[in-house]
Amino acid sequence: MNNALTHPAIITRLTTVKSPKPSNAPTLEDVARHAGLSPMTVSRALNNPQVVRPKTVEKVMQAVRATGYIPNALAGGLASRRSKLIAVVVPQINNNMFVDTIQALSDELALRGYHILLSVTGYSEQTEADLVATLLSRRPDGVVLTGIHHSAEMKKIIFNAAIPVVEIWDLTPTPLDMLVGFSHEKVGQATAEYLLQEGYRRPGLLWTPDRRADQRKHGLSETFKRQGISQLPQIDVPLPASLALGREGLTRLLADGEFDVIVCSSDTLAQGAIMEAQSRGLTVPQDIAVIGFGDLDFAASNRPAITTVSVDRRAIGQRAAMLLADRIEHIPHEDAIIDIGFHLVKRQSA
Amino acid sequence: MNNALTHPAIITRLTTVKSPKPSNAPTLEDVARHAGLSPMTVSRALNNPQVVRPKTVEKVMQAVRATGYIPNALAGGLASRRSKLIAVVVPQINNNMFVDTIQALSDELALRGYHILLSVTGYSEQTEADLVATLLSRRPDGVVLTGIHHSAEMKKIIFNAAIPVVEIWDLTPTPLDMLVGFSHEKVGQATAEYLLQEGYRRPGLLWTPDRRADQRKHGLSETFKRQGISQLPQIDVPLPASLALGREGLTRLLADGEFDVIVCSSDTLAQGAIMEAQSRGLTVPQDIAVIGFGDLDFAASNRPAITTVSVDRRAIGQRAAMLLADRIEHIPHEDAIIDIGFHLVKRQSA
DNA sequence: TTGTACGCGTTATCAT
DNA sequence: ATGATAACGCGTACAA
Repeated sequence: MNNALTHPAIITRLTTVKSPKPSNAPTLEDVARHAGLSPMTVSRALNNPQVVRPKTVEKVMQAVRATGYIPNALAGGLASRRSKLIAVVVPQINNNMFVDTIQALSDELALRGYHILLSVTGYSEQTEADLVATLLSRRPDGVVLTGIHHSAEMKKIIFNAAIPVVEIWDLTPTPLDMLVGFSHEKVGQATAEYLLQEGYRRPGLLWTPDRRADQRKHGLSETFKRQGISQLPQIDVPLPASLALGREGLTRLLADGEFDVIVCSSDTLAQGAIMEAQSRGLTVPQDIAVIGFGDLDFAASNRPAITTVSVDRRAIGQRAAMLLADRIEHIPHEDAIIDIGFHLVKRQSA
Repeated sequence: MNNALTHPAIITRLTTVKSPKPSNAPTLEDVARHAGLSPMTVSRALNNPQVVRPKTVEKVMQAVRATGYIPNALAGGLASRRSKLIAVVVPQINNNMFVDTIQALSDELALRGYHILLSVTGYSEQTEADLVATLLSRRPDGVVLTGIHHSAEMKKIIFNAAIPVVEIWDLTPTPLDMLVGFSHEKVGQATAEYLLQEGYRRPGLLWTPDRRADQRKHGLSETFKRQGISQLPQIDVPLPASLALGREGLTRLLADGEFDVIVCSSDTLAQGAIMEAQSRGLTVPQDIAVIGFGDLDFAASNRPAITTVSVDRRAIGQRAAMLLADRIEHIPHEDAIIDIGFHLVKRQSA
């Protein structure tokens, strides 16, 4: 699609389109004429009413209603160098984990007059670089990136653009700029500690290949190793996780050995593993325990209820939105790095 | 929030922001200077390379790389009156039904150089009108709306904007403009016919309050009524549907009477109903059958697998994208109304 | 095939 | 408190 010759940000038109309509949409000038004012006063009345006489504002509002005026944000953004657009890049959206964060981000930003440009990478760093380059052509006021691993190319592009960035869903002392997330390493540790404390000694992993899941696994296996339990058997399933993959994964794990607990990289897989166990006549957690990650909405009401790690997904979006908007609007902020934390929710499955 | 005085499209700045940076981002002129060409030739080389001498194009590309040029779509859109932006309005995104459609829409449009502006209404028509007005300030080249019921105010706004519109997820002979969807009425009929044919005579409804679900219910109850079965008992649960609400809903239904099949307005509720039935020692479908809607990813691998109605959610997005992009680019198209259809998937739960 | 002049609709800045 | 003027960065239309 992208012209092979070009910069990733440049998309060559495939068809030559001509003839822009004369556009009869009313402009600021139409409103100004209608109100007997200058365009500049109308602009102020709309964007900065406190510096305009109330009576004038009222005149403007009437003219706006009369003309059906809708501001042109392209022109406004061009002139003011502020687009009121935030570019958001996530690996997936058919993954319930990110959707809540996006929704919260969008809600919070909408309150402050921002719109979101959403793009999906499919977990590829190269795709991310291309997407970001393309998105930057919209001149967003800020960028939200998922995770802390990015291609060098993308970092360069972002750096050159000199644009506020929030990385979400992960933690590092050295973010590109701002960050809202939590430690996946610690999630893994906490999970292992809980399982050890509950007496589990033969864990099996049902895992998906993404970097944050890998970090959780690292924390998990290091903690188990310290108790003399190493070489955790593991089955990998592709993204996106699904109930079906959970069932299939457990089947494959059980063919490999014996376990007292199955640690899943997501609640979705956990639900599938539980279902598969039950269909084999195994009782969860007595015969085999299962623990998930994410505390998705079904986790609490599953049968048995799924023990998992809860993360405030909406808070990630909210805090990220506030960090960005505040930075853009030059509102000072203490922490540019926010650890949103997590907590283990003990239910029935493990 | 929106200033009470204003048009919904107008969002008053809460803080006065000043000092636009001088912006050292390279412009077309910088690239032109670097390449020893006029800005216009550079513009053509990027947007319409076929009308530029290949050697010139190459010179331009080198200059683009050298300068790190990223086009300014705000300026481009303002000048060309084409923003390459599509506004998309959906009721929910934490609802798996719409996410696949959005993803497909986004993928298809990205291929053609468009970006998506996503907004969520939360099933409110007033919210939709406000959102659309705000979105139109971005001067999108097209709009995607979910459903066919809109406030008169919004229709007026859309009409005045004279912008291509695709309505999705529903069917009507009289769309605002273009349409990609299917008949919810017929889904209801097909569901009832299937259940009657399978011998079910005492259906109970587990339902959510949205207009498309209502249409399905209408088709369903009319068909049952023709067989002498009227007054279908019904329990309503709020949106968004969840496993928990499915369980709770079945509990309440069972307190109300006896049923041989529970018809759910979504697979999510169906999964919950099945789980609740099982936890009460009922066998599905022998003691009580359950049928869903949507064919979400877990439906096929649930235990028992959920009988449901499948809709090609990605196709809705793809076709909508093609309709819109073709219209925008003046590529002729036969049908402006596409019935994407559906099919009943017989599995185990009913 | 390439270049020139101008306008797209708005806001920053300075003046009144 | 309001207005005049000059950008903002690019594409259209026409000229060369």
